[in-house]
Amino acid sequence: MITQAIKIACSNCNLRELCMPVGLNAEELARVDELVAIRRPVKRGTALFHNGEKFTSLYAIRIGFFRTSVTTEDGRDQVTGFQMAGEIMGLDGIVNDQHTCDAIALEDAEVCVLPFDRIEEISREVKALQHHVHKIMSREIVREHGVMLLLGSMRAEERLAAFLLNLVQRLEARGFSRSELVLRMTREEIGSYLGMKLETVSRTFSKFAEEGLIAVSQRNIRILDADALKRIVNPPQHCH
Amino acid sequence: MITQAIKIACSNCNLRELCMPVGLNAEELARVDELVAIRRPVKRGTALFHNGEKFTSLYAIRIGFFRTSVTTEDGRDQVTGFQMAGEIMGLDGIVNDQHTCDAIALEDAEVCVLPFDRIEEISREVKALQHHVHKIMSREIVREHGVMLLLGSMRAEERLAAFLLNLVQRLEARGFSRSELVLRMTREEIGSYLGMKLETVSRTFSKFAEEGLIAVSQRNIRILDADALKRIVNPPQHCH
DNA sequence: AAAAGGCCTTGACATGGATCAAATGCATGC
DNA sequence: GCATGCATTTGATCCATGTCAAGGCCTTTT
Repeated sequence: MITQAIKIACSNCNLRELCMPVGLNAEELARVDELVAIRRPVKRGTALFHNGEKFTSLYAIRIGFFRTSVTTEDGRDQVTGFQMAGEIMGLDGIVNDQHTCDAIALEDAEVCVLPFDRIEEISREVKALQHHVHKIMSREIVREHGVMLLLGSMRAEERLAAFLLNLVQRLEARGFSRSELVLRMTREEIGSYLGMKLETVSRTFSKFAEEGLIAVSQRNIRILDADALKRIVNPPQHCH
Repeated sequence: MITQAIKIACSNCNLRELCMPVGLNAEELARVDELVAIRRPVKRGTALFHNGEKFTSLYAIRIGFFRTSVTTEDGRDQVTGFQMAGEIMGLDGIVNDQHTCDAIALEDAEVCVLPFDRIEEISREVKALQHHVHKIMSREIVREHGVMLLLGSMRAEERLAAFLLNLVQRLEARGFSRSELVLRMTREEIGSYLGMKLETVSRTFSKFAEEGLIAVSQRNIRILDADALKRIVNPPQHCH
């Protein structure tokens, strides 16, 4: 485990609004700054943490793109999410003091290490941080409800359309284009996340491209008709 | 909204180990007792809370059985979980101060109302409660990872076997039989949770029954061969 | 520049589960 | 006790997606 001892304040981080509470006074800011002891680079293809590893910290992504996945005894594998800058990973580890999924960097990345006992300590003193932690966990629960809906009741086209719209929406919130994106994951990883085979992912991309909804060139996707994608996810109701 | 003003202490509740932290000293116990202001009965078929309703409290189930479900604009519907005595509902509401799912009682029920601002207040003073809340939320996240695995990578038989085993395991932890259970939900609700149609649920029950794994009589299920069910969920590996 | 190895696309075919339909069983109210 | 209505079971058929296979593209290595 390689770590850097460089200490840099959250208070100056440009991702502050994404991973830290807002509206803190100076003293509270200083307390929260104490939280991030170190940063840690994670090379593409390597794990930030593994299933079974002891849980000590949450991680805030500064740079890069991750996927998390769970594995069964018999080798079945499910991608549970894709995480980008400003998002928090490791919440699954709290309940049993060990991680229950793998977090793999899909490109060279850097995370802020947030020791969980420090989070709890400072949360007891800074209400805003306490509530922020609760919100982050609640948000993850709500996100997963959405994935359950997707996996449980949508068809392949609907799932992929929802996936693309979700990705660009999050990228847009980070200042990227709302119509252009680079997929950091393979077709197989997309398929695992969406409960379909990589061939079906590929075919569905091709179908969207034929219909003029998107342009696909390897992992570069351009959204040509976002409204049409939205209509696929949420077909308009006929009013009797 | 009907409520009862009867105040009864968590410290005497027989579900204490399920929904409250353990190892509290007398003073801490007293603090946590303050938390449960009221109890609230919920009639079978009615909602404890609805999607869109303002979030104020978490709910601990004292008696009864619930299902939670999310709904899309276009009327699609997904059961996100079934909850029984000692389990906590409402965590989804924290992030946006409003509930994002419906919680429906599947039998006459009673819940303890836990005002969330009181939880946060007491959490700041009682470490064990703070950590307990974090664990409950983390546990929910891990549970949902399991559901994603189930929905994303299992076949109908595997899903239903996993579902039955999960139910009896939770019932056993509450002192019920490990082989006998009464389903409180319809085939359609099971299907919605497991991402399959009610006909497929019914057929799969019949298949399990034919094979002697279970006995089905309406909503009464008897597990006859739990090991076989486990093998369906987790096929044994052949060693090359 | 050639070779090797991922990753992706596309085609042909198979199949698990959905859909549609009908009959039965069980519960509730008159 | 009968009628009504919902829940469930079962059968027949269809289709979306999985499976298997072949070929192409891009990147990295030699």
